[in-house]
Amino acid sequence: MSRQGPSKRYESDSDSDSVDSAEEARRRDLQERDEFANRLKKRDEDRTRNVVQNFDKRTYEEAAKRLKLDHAGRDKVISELRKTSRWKYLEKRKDDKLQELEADIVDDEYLFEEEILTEREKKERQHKKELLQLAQEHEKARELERIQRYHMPRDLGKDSTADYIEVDELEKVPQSEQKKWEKDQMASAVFKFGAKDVKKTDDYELLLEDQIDFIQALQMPGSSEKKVPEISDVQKKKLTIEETKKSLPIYPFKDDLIAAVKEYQVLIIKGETGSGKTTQIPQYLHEAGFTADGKKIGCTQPRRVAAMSVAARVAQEMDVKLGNEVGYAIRFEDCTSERTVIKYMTDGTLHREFLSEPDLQSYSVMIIDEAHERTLHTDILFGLVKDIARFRPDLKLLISSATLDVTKFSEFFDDAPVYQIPGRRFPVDIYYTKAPEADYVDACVVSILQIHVTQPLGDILVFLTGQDEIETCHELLQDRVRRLGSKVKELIILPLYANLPSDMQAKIFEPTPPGARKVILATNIAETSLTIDNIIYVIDPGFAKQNHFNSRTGMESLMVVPISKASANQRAGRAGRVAAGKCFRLYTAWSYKHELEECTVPEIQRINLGNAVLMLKALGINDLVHFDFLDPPPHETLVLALEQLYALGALNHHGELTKLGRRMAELPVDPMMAKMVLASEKYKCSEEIVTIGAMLSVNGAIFYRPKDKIIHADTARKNFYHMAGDHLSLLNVYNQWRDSDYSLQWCYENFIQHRSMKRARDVREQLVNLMQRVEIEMVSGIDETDNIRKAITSGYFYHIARFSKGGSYKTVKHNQSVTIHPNSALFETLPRWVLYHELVFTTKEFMRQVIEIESKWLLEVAPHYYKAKELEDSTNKKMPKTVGRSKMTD
DNA sequence: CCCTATGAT
Repeated sequence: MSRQGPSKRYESDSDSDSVDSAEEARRRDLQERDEFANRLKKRDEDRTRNVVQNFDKRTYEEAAKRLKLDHAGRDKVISELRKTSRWKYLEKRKDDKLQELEADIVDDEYLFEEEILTEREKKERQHKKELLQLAQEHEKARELERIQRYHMPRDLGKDSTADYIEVDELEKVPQSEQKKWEKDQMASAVFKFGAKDVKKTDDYELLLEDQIDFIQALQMPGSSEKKVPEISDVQKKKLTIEETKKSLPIYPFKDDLIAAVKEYQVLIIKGETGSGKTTQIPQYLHEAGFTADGKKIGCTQPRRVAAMSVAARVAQEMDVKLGNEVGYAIRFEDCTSERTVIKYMTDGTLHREFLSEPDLQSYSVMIIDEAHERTLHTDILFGLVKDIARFRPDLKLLISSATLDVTKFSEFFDDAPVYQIPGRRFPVDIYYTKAPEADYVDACVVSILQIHVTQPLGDILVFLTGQDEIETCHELLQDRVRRLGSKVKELIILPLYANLPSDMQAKIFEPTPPGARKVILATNIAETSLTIDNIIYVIDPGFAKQNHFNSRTGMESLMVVPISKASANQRAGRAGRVAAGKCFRLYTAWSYKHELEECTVPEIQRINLGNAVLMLKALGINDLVHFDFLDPPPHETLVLALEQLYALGALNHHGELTKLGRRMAELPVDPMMAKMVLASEKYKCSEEIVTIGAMLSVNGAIFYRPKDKIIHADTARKNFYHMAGDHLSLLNVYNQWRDSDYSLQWCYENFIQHRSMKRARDVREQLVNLMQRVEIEMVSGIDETDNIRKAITSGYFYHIARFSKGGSYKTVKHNQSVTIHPNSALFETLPRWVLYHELVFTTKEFMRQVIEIESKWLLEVAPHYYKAKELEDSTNKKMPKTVGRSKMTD
């Protein structure tokens, strides 16, 4: 890492370069860019040629035949298809992903010779190849419709069971009693619902004819209790605070832990949830005198609610007022004072604090909690904090994680010692399906009913991928329950996803009426963010939606992907919080063992890093390529981020931060949006632009579209449309809401999400405050929209597309085919030049949030980036087709 | 004609 000492970081300002050298550098830079563009283009052509040449003819014919059949079938059963389209959609996603992977490998090999690769990169390449091969074999096997490929765990001997037991090393210690218990469990290995213990009625027969066979392959043992208590036993008697503190698993380790912190500078804490580490460790250290010299103990959390509730709990335990000795800081809310010695905060908040206090001088201890979640912010914090520890030997670091993978953290922090703390969890039996399930939504419905009919009371938690899937599942389930009538106990079905209005979310916390059972159909939100009590059964189909950023095309795609083993175990653990539970995995044991990745790919390797790079630059870290990342992001992503920052004027040609860049870094938004906001002053429309920025920040969760009122919701949305484009529609929405005095009722009437609007209002207020700090005047009052659109263009001139033909557009930068999203106000207008806020791949390449612009604005706003020649209108004059290819060919 | 998981500054 090339960084000067903390005191010097803000001194190097490089805006004072002479004009000559700047000109020279720009010329050189342009030349380099052209060369790079040519190389990319040549590579694309080569790739196309290779694919055509290398394609085995027979395979091609088979594939063509298969595709044709598929199309024919599609035509025949369009109505039927709607029901099964979900499934096909998943298939398509998988195909796309395979192709992407293949392209990645070809790219990689073309661009980088084997010799120049580091060991890690070589390994990565090898890994990708293996992955591709595995995926292709999987496809072949599916073609043959053979299930033999899936090995059943029936032949598991005593020795091989160990492979299937997912416990961490600490818990693997041989315990004869435990072993015996497991053996008993294995004896009744094949677990079939409704076989004996339930008297079948006709209705049950109807219900159970398509039942699923589950196999119990393993048990995830609990960590303290050996006896399995009844649910009623779990209602704990009231304990005093002191008694509760002493009953926590961490308590016996108190003195030992303090001694370890005193001895070592960095300590990795491995502890299961429920050990009490988050609430207790800061208190122990406080008592041990780590706050004596007026310094604080900091503790980061990945989520706002966690930071708030933990702080509240600790304040209560220490019998102080929240905000005094114990406080928390999250965005929009700083609940700390000068007296605060224990401070909880979100990782993003600490990240931002680095800008004003780059050496964490006011802290004596920093605890990074939930490190295994590997959020973008914790990943960056690792690098920063490791660096600081070097020149601040008095600063203690605690990295706390729950995974098996603590060795990785330990190695990263120069072989820091690992301290283990036991957790408290009840055992969970894990069941796998005998054969893979094709339609997991249907399989979920069947499993839910099987549990409901045959298993003792206790609520069920089902993990699905999205709102749409949850709604389908809800309908199916309701239908089938209705058919069963009063012959089964009451089943309360509750959906749960982040975009669900809060009052409906709150329903999951209402106690289940006696004799009834709750089923919660949830997205990933229930995996980490929300914990629901009384869950005894978990159904896990093994999928989740994940965002991927492709730096080659600058496009994001949201894909349904198989979850990782770590994630699967996290889900299973949700069943063992209050009593022994059961987890039903809708995939085979073989799949679990061989097909799931060990851990989820960390966020830092999957997303656009524009914001993060700007922030690191603002901290004075210039050499990002050699920044000490725990897992480095793809090189291309870093390069793209740097390139964009340069084009925006945030970096000079040395890659150093400019004055503009420093102001941009002050704003908690993406670089392009920061530029837009800063440019608004010049165009006398900062009030409007700040509103638009705030609305764009809430991520498209403005319009509420319940399935049963889609038509109403859509017409309501169209009332806000503005001819000039979607950014102005959003402005309309916000201003009308403001004129209604921020009314909740108004939101209901117009199918607007009140929660998102409140958030937009918070973001807006924060931006307005920061504008004053960077000395930008808030101005407004123009009626026409040209200025607003010009201000937007000065931030987003990277995101321009021109109309080509057949309703399709070509991006100016990559010459890529894209279309306007059907939810856009411009979907039917099709202007010649458009600016888009984001590019997403769902079923096609879509531009979301689009406005119409005039090409001459680009010359006005970004003369360094666009030349008049490439903006000539090919539609008016007779020009050869290649004109559309812009500078790539010239 | 769309099919937005989850966090956070």
